Amino acid sequence: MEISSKYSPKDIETKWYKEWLDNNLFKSVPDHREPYTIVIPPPNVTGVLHMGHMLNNTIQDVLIRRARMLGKNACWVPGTDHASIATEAKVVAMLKEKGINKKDLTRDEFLAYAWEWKEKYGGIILEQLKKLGCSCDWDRTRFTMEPSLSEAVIDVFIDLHNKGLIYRGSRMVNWDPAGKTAVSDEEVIYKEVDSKLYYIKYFVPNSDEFIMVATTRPETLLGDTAVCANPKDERYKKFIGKTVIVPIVNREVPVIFDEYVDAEFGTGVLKITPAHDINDYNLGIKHKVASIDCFNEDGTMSEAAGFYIGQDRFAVRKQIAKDLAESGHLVKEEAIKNKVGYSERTDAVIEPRISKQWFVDMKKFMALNPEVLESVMSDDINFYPPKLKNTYNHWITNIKDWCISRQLWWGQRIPAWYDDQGNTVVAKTHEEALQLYRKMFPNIPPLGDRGLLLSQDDDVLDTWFSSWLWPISVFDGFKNPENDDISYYYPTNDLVTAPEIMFFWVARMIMSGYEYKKQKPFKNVYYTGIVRDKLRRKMSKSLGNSPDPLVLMDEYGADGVRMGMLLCSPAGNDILFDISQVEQGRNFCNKIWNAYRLVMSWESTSDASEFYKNYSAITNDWIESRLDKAIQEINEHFEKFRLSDALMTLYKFIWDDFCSWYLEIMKPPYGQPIHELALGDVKSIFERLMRLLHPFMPFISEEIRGPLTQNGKNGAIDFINNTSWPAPTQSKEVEYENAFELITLIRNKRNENGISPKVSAKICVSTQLETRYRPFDGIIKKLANVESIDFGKNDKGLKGLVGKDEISIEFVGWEMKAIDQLDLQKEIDYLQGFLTSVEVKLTNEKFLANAKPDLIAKEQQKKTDAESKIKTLQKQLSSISS
RNA sequence: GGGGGCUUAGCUCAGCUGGUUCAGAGCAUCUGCCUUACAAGCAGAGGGUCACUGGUUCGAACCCAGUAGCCCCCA
Repeated sequence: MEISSKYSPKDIETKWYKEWLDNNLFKSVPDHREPYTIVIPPPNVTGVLHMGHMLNNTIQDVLIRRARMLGKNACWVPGTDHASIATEAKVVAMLKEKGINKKDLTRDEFLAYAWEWKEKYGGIILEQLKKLGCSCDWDRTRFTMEPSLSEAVIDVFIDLHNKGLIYRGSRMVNWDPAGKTAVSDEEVIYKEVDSKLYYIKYFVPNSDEFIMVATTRPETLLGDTAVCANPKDERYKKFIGKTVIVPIVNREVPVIFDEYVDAEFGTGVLKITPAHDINDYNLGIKHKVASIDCFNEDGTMSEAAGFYIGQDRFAVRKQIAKDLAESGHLVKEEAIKNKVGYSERTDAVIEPRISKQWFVDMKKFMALNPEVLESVMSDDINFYPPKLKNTYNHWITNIKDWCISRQLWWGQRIPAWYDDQGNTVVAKTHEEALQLYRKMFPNIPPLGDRGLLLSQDDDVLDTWFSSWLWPISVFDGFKNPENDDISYYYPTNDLVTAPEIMFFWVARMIMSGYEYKKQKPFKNVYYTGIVRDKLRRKMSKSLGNSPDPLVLMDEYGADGVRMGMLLCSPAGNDILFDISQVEQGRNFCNKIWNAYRLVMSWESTSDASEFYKNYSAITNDWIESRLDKAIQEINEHFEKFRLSDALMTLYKFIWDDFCSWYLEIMKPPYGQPIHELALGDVKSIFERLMRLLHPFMPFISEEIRGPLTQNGKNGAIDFINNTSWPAPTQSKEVEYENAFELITLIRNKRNENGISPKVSAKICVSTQLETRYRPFDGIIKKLANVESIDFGKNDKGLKGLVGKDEISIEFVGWEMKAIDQLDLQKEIDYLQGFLTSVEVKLTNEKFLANAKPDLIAKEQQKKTDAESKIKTLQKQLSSISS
């Protein structure tokens, strides 16, 4: 059989994914087994796969595949998120290209376009996840805006409203002038930018006296309704009770005083624009000054501003500076750095704005659901890494009300209904709203008589107001709270997500879980870190520093990319993506592939060779016991969610123990067959390794494992997915270390002295325990090119130590030139130092008094060992120098 | 401004309740090899005042305090 020496993943991956789907391997229905559930963090429906998804979903797939092999009924629910702002922005942009303006469309027309868009592009990201090998139960694919999930959202809104947990109020919100919507605090990103501080004179009426104000936002001056200084600030005491004139608009406003003002910053005087700054807003309320909203919803100047009407806020900033300079009001401009909030979705500068919005009263909510905090703090819900508990705690204890309305069309429309007098009812349909309205407002004449119907709120709900229900709604837990799925799969097991959405999503799912299921939504939260480039910059489309995942998988194989993502990604740490890690993954695939080629190339025989008779049993015991240890270690890593460590343990086992040692021992001489039982042993080990590898690298492991198992039952494929996770075999321990060290020693001496591996060696071992070597002598001969092994004293050849045993190595036909006297002396010095440190400990009475007895015994042992080693080395040294 | 975290080999990270000379891994580096599974490889090697200062202890990378630098979150 001719197999290529280079592994080519492409066809193999496509082939197996199709087989897996055709055989319904990822399907899950409730049964008697223990459930193991993961709900996917739903990617944006119009999104494309980025490196963060790759990391996140690889981890989920590793967990779910292993759970399946552990005999659990593993269910990974996929789906997508309707992502109000992002999707609406994309649809608006698409329409713009077609020459259609959103303003010219009715709500229904716009939504028709949006749905069309969703149908066209909505599945792309899920298809990409299949390329990565994700073993989701695709029949369960959900969408946050599909009818039943939307219904759940509306029902929850109504329910919370009825419980008094939702209210509508005028608040200062973060306004996104590009998206023309309010966004939550969590969606604002603060960036440090270079700004200018403008120094502007506000004159006292009919006087040359003025107050100087420093501001970074001169354009908001049109909405100024006061200026404010610190009452302790001596410089401004003379202005108590006075007024000043706001330039340009020539409005007379009071000078007020408040401790809030920092006398050190700028001139120590703040202009107060209650409509456009949260602090000014609070001061405005406190000092009862008026509020003038000088912006339109798109960030242009409003009628109320009185000047520059319709011009953009940033253009006005420049213009107003110019105009103020001309009129002599602008004294100077100063460069400063300040923090400015940007919209996460549109990257527009956020404009604080007062508007009517719907809120969830979080203080009340938390009072009703204290478990939201307790469950995490008491490790009922585990965070990996646990240090993020602190962040969670801090946020929850300082929680703010959640603004849930968005001025968009794409999303669940808020089920609130208004009459023409501002009376509000909350109900699912217009019909129900009318009924409720008549009940609530019996004294208002029937609407019909006034020729009016109730009108529904124009806004939709925040996307997170649907995703916070995800672990329940994907199992239809709202409509049918007792259905088989929700009873079986909820609470889910693990949630894998990024720390940046801890507040957006994780915390809120915990909230909805306790509110609606009286239970936590998941047991473990694994926070992945953010994928960054080597310069620690976040990978993003706009920076162009992110490789295209599909291209990567094409070049390196999905398995290689998966390994690249998993290497070096402990929970909670950012991963610094480097292509070399993916290369390492690809190289690993190739290594495995070649081991496979080797094993498959062996002809087998029933004739037992001498080597087989003498060494197969001990080799088998050795590799089995090593594998036991590796499996235990891997399992421990999994329990602690240390996936990269688990993979690394397996990587080292396959590469070093299996390939470099085991296969080299078992390899028959060129052209000769291997004993059939030995071949069986090799395949058995190899097969288990492929099972262990499967969660990490599902494709190559599946490809290779099949042919390694002879029991392909009547052509039916025996998928790894349906096999079990290998368990330790309780194999016999073998004392192999000395023999293996001896091999390394011989290779080392060859290397040091520039002797070709083809030159054979004769060695002589001086030991009290020949049994440490004898069972391995054929193996030693094979791996270190040794032609004879004797036991006893020998003065000839190069000297070395294995443990306390003295080794003499003669290379056949090689003249020993220099004596490694210096090396010997170096080693003696080292051991002498070591001995001294141990002796210091052992003569320290306090150590003897305080340390545990077994520790003292260990130190004793170290002492005697070191002493005897030194003796041996000194003897060698003297024999050389004599 | 408030809160949290980090600082261990060139890079990325381990180091579990303090106890194998001041310590490990992978990658990278160096040396020698195309030895018929694999050069995407083989056999070896080198490399660290565990940020700094002080304290607790018989004993500190690990515990405590301070200093410096970096990062994240919130305002």
